[in-house]
Amino acid sequence: MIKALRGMKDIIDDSDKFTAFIDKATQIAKNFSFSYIETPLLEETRLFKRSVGESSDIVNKEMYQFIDKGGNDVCLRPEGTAGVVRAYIQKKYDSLQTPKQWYYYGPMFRYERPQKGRLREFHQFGVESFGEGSVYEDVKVILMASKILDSFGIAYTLKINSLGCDECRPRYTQNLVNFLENVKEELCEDCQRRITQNPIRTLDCKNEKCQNILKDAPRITYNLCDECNKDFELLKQELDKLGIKYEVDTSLVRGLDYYNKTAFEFVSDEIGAQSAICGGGRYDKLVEMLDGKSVPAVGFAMGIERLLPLINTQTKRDGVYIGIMTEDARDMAMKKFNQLVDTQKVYFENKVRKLNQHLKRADKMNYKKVLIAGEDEVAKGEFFSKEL
RNA sequence: GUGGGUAUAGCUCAGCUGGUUAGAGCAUCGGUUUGUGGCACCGAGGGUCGCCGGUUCGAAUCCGGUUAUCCACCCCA
Repeated sequence: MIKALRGMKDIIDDSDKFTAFIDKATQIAKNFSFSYIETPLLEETRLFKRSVGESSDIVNKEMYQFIDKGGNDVCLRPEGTAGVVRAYIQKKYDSLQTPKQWYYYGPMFRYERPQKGRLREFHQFGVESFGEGSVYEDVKVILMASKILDSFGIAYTLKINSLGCDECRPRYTQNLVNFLENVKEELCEDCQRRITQNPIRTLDCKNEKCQNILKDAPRITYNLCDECNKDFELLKQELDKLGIKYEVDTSLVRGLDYYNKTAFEFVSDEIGAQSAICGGGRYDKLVEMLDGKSVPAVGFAMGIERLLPLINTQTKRDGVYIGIMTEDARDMAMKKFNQLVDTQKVYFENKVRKLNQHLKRADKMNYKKVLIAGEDEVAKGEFFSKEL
């Protein structure tokens, strides 16, 4: 038997939830005046190396990378933002300084070891907003994410942080590295490695001993420049005004190199260790990093597979079941089916069955109404009809 | 990449210290009910016990290997 590749799953039992999510998220994004964008699944490898960052694990060891028949070094996209930014620049919107707001959804690929909530092929719904540098846009994007999650009654915690900008982040990182170097001997192996790889990651190390030492480590939010600090304060004020609850998490970092200033993450405590259901933030330098003009941007991405178990769908009776009890009734039933199917959900049972069998089936298949025809109905020209 | 767990029907799982024909519940289909569903009862179909090898008179059961899968770490949606 041929089975799906490791870490790749058919969306089959949850497909109703999946489409319901896409539909609802799409509707909300459109209400926020965002338009749809579809970009290729396959892109040049250097796009991801330059955007996501060569130091990141995603680029380092998780990319589906290969040489195509034309000799191009290509990758299945590991995330959605890079492709959208590439499209924005390719279309010259950066030169024109045209603001653009887009939403998208589709599969992403990361060659990782699968576990609960982590797949090699998974689906994201995301939005990107270009050309608006103010915190108010960050608020708008966070508001949208919260509305999408709220619409499905999903319980979450919103974590926010500021990663600083070109001015204050390097300064902070140096402070932190200095601190870490002093206590290096006492830290776990992972953290010792992180000092050079990704020092901010040490802050949320799960090792208890590290946590004790690191509770005194310098925090980014106390090391922001005036502008970043002002923006972060404004962000919190605006979220308060909208009644959006949040926690400031100074150890929150995004896994991709391109983020600055506002970073946020919606987490759930019901889906295992991989708890992030939506991650996002601001990436004001990314357009430039990909050879565009300087255009600020902010966005988020949701992991759809992680959301599905949090969506509870109550199956309601729906649609019409049409059945026949004699072959002579088929024409009459088919005619009815042809008529109804233009406006509503209809199921035509091809097999001739007895009345109680039809009713039993219609009930199990959750139809709301049955129309059944046998000898009597053909004679009268009327269906046996019943609401279930 | 690292560590641990698991592998028996479509699904969830029993199957003891090896013993003859491998079980249950749920699901599916049919019947009880020849024109009124859900409930109940009766019945049926459905298995290379992941795969390969070893021990043994005999292996789902013990041993080795292998593959898959799950969970966690790293990291991330």
